[in-house]
Amino acid sequence: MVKKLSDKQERILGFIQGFLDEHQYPPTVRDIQGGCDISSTSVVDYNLRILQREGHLKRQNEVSRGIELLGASKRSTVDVVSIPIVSSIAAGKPLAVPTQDTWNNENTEMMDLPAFLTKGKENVFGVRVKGQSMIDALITDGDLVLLEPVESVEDGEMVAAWLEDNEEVTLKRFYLENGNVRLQPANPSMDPIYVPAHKVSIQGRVVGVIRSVN
Amino acid sequence: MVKKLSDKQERILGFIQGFLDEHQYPPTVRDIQGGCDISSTSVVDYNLRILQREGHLKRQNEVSRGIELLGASKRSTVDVVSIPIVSSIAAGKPLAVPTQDTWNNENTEMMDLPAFLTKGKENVFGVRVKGQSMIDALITDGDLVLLEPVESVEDGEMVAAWLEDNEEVTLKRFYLENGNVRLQPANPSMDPIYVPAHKVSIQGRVVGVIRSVN
DNA sequence: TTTTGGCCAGAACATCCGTGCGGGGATTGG
DNA sequence: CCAATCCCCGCACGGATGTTCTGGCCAAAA
Repeated sequence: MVKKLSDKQERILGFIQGFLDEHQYPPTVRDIQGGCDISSTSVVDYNLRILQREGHLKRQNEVSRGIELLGASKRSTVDVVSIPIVSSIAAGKPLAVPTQDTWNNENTEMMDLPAFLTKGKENVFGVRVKGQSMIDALITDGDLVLLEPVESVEDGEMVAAWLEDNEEVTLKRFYLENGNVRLQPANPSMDPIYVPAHKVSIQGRVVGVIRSVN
Repeated sequence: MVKKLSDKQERILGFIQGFLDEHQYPPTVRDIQGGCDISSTSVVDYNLRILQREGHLKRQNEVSRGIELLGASKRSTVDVVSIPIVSSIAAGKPLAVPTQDTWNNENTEMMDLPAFLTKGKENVFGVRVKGQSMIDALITDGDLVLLEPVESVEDGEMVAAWLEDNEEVTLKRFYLENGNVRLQPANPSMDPIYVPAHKVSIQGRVVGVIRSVN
């Protein structure tokens, strides 16, 4: 059913995708012409008709930029949020909590998530977990933990805590009990640990966890 | 800093949003004129300039439909996939694996996820987990498990398995060992269970897990 | 009252841009 | 070799569209 597209048609389709990605609106016939090194607008028109016939796009007649892509390349209406992914949790080091720079830095790995996962929070960042050290928080190797920077925490909240003495970051539920901090594993069958408050620094509140299984 | 928008400007902004949603391309000045009951294109132009100055959109000069929305109303470039959410895992019952109907049924709860989470799989569905019965799979109350229906499974894959004798669904790694099935918990500190192959039915392959922490 | 500034209608303009027309070259089937 | 077909090219018509200019209305300031 689906005929093989010519090289030129592939190129046109790709160009439209890219153009749509860069700008907010579809290209004109002449944009495509220039972008794909075609020497006449009628060639573009010709191939556009074919692409339409084959169901790869829809055209609005006589309407400038009246091109809609169909199928796999359809546009999503979901609100998405871009979050930076910081270097993985490593034993012996606190998290590299992202600064304002991190957001604008080209080198920072970013990831787009549906807004409902971050609950609309502003500064959520992600930490890729390496190793099994978080297994008592029901988090395993390869998981992505979503953290929100916080000034203070409430009792019972799941936090990323830096333990000064152990030199490690751990994810636990936080409870303040007369000067001491009780850190309760998410796994109810495991025991809490108690640490003096000044030996703990909170690096973020856990907003969510994403695991992608191979 | 952000000035209050006039009633008309709100309406224009809303109309552009709607137009962009319905078609794939931005409206022309005259589309806006008609859609917002404005009697002159110059009025539209005038207000668009203001909206641009206030940072609500960007205009491309001399380019038809050269309007991009900015800020909160920004586009989402992520491919999203809609998956149905089936009733939670309950003790004593197999999963209600969705049929073709489920997808088209109005009553089915659906959820939009970024495509990379489902790795482009076609028929992924989600199961909301109730209770702690999956704790050995590092999955806890409230987690959303993404499953892909499969005909057969390979050794080592994480699957949702219905155990006939125990009358329960469990998530484990699957290994076939001369007629018996070894189900290995994700938590390496826990022991596997062994079941005769004919007492196990595979309900799906685990693709991912999403946890949203309160 | 006069002036100023915000807002707008209508029309004139200047481009932008889709489309149709005539024709050319390559390939295929006969 | 001829005819048909596919694919391409240059060109230019005319509708689609952004821009601008002129002038009018009105409320607040002077």
